[in-house]
Amino acid sequence: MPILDEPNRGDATRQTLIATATDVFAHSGYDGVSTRAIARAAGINQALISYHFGSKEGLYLAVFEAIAEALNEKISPLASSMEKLFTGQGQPRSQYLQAFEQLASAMVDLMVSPQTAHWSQLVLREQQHPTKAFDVLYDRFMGRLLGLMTQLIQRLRPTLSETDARLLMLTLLGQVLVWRFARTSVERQMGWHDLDPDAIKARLFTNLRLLLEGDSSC
Amino acid sequence: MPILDEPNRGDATRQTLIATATDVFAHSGYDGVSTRAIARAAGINQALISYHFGSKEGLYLAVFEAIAEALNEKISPLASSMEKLFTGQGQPRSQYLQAFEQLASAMVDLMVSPQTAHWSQLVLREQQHPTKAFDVLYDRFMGRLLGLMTQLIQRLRPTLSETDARLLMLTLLGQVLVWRFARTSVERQMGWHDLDPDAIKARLFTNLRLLLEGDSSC
DNA sequence: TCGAATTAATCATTCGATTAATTAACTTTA
DNA sequence: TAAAGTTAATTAATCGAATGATTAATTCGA
Repeated sequence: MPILDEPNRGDATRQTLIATATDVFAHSGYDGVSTRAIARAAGINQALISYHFGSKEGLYLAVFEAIAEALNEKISPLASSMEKLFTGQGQPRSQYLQAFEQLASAMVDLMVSPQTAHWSQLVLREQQHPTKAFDVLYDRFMGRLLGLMTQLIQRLRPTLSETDARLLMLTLLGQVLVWRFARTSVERQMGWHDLDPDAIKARLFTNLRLLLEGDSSC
Repeated sequence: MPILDEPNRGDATRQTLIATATDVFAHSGYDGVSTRAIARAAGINQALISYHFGSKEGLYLAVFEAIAEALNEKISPLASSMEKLFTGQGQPRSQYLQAFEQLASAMVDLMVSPQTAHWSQLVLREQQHPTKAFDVLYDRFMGRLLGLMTQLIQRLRPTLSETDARLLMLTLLGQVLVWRFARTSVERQMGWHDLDPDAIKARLFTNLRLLLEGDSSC
């Protein structure tokens, strides 16, 4: 009986294939890459893709399961502490605002990290024409994240209807995603300099404060 | 000598091919579509793609030129009136704010229109891995639009440095793009209802006012 | 020695592009 | 105006290469 962890032969090739396929799918898109190219890049025989994942599409799905898991690990500790924050009632506003800033900071780090740069094109493809792969990503990561943001907004702006809270949440989401999704436009606007995550965060924190101010009647 | 306008045989097939290729490229991506599929959908012989556009890539580029032109037509009158606004100095704040709202409104309409739904995937692909096609889009449309937004911000928030103005502009851009680029996430968050452009605009106008308020020291 | 994993070879399709032959639209000539 | 000539446009067929998947034989580890 296999106890755990040290991958046997099969697991090792599966992991290598998933890691390689993530990069190469992300770079050229699903249809832009042949199974032969993936296998060559991974140093693995092409027939093993069908053997281990059934088909090219099966490998694609496995890639998304890996992405969802990796993303979840990155925000899981933060998410857990927030869910704990929500069990108690009526924390001071500064608590929620600070939590929101932490969340935004983590998301910006995700957006500007080279790792997620590889993932973004895959995610975008699924956003436009979702397949089973999107369900994997949404159910295991994205839905949870967006739900947390909405809850934070509802604590900070209790007079907002749920619909309005979600609308506001999505405009905040856009302010985070834009750095990755409109990547080339951002680069050209900012003069091709490397993106400074701290400058982005400073801007976002200011926007958060302005948009989540309690005295506003909007 | 051909006077104008009434397309001869060749122009007609070129137009049909571009129109069809726009839809079918947008739906399945560049690599996800064969020249045979495009030709079949257009009811045109496959060899004519190479004949008229040189190659599949040539057709792809022609599609982007058509998109850039169409987008330019949609915002051109608005952009012209704004450039006129900038020639005069020191208009009242309300003028600039109103202009910004008009611009945001037009962009939201673009984002939720079914037409641009077809284009979004193509644009996103180019944002991640720009080719010559992105230059066409940026030089003829996108750069002009983003420049206008930055100018408006500089009039409304004259104390901001140019870098800060651009950063703020990009967060505003994200609030508009998110409705199209994160399309499926948006749908699931808003309960699969049809997106209400007016609700989105109302939210954006409020955000604009909050973020561009002059009395803020941020 | 037994089953899982890997390999090289091959399957039938499909790919983008090109070819030579045919058709259409237009110009020139009588 | 009518016939002949000319060029652009279209067609069906075909090119070699690449595609995802499968096969049978071989290798590896327990």
